[in-house]
Amino acid sequence: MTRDTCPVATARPLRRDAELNRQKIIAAAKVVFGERGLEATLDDIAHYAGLGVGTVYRRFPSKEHLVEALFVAKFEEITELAEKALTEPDPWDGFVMFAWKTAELHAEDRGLRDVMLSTTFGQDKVAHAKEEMIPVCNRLVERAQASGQLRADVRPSDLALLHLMIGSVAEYAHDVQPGLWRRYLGMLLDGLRAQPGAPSALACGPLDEETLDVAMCNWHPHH
Amino acid sequence: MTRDTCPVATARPLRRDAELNRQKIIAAAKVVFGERGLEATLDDIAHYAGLGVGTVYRRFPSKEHLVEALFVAKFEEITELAEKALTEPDPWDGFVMFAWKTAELHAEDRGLRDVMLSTTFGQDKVAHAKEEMIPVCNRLVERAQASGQLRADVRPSDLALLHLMIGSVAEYAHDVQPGLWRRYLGMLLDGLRAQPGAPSALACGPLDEETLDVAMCNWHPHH
DNA sequence: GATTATGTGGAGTAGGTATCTCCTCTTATG
DNA sequence: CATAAGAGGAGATACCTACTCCACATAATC
Repeated sequence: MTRDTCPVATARPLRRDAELNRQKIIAAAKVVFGERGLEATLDDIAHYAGLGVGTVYRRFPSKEHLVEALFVAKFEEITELAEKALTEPDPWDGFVMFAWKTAELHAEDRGLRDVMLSTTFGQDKVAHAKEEMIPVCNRLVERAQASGQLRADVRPSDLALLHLMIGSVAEYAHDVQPGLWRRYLGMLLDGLRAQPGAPSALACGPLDEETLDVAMCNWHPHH
Repeated sequence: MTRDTCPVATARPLRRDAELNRQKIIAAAKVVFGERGLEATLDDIAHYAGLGVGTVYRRFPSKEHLVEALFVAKFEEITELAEKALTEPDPWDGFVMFAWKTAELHAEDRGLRDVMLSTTFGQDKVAHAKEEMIPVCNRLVERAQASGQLRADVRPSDLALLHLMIGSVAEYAHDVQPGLWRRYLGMLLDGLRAQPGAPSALACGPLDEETLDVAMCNWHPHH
């Protein structure tokens, strides 16, 4: 079943054209997974890359291999983001900055949401990269709570659910108002403050009635 | 509530066993659509009802007919809920009460979410029932804003997106902590106050790390 | 520039799923 | 008892997706 060409233990380098095609596949996968999520097929990606299906399957024996190649790097990027947020002088600012940046990544990349919130995609390496993120996020939450700015009953797992909610808005409104998620992240963050002041200005206007209608027409839950 | 929605105008009444089976189908559809959403097939419903597929298809020529029979009544129920919320003495209490009750309906019934937020299920009658809801919801929002309790930049469409977010949490955590959505609705409502006080107590504890892991394993985005 | 290892394209296969029909058998009703 | 109405469920049809196979093309090597 699984033939040769596992990215591991390649003694011999790829032929020049093959290496070029490999890059094309990865670039195409970023776009296609990003737009349509992990439900996209390797056939779709091959077509988008202007290559034959067989080419993709020889380079990446299964979707899993491709997912791994793409998302381990992404998770490392997020961990770095959290570390950077920890160096922010104000703990609340650091927390909020991290929330906005990661939400943006989720909104831009539907595939990230699938991989982040499910265990059905990616195996060992992805799982490991995910675990690396956890302690850093924990510290980010604890620090913002210790400073009395983040409400005390928040837990790190709330970040995951926050991304779930924001991701669902981003997906829903993607075609009609791609930034709509900012509106609701703003509201949610207001709801996370330990000592709320006046509501903060929302970063995006609402959907008007017709636009909501269009979004409803475009939305086909599941598949 | 669902009696008069037979596809063909009733010239002759159904045979006794046929009428009984019709009820069984509707009861089964409520359960199955409620648990698995509108992606469930009429075959699934037939099996759950202990009937043959043909029986279901004779009574409801298509999924649409069945959906209509179920959800027009549900929407009318929601409209009544909104009207009742309008009679609440305190406008904010009325708004919040409506949000909790409707969120509960969404959390209990995955099918409702599909029909409410998409136009791909149900046709004229469902669309009409949906439109009936709009002006009442508008008044509910306006009233809470006029009293200075709901932030002024909220729009009625925000209710739809709120239900999208809450529904996605309810679905995600359904098997591990069915009430989790209450936690996030609480946070969101805190974020909707024009003059927030101290954060309100959350109606549900967070997901702990292992439970989140289980939820991640159970979640298969799309299909 | 001939030879060969390597890579490519995409039709095709296998296997799954969903909707809905058809026809035989069963049952309520007058 | 007669018979019209209903029940059941295999299976026709029409998808979809993952993955393979091999005749043909191309890079690398000599």
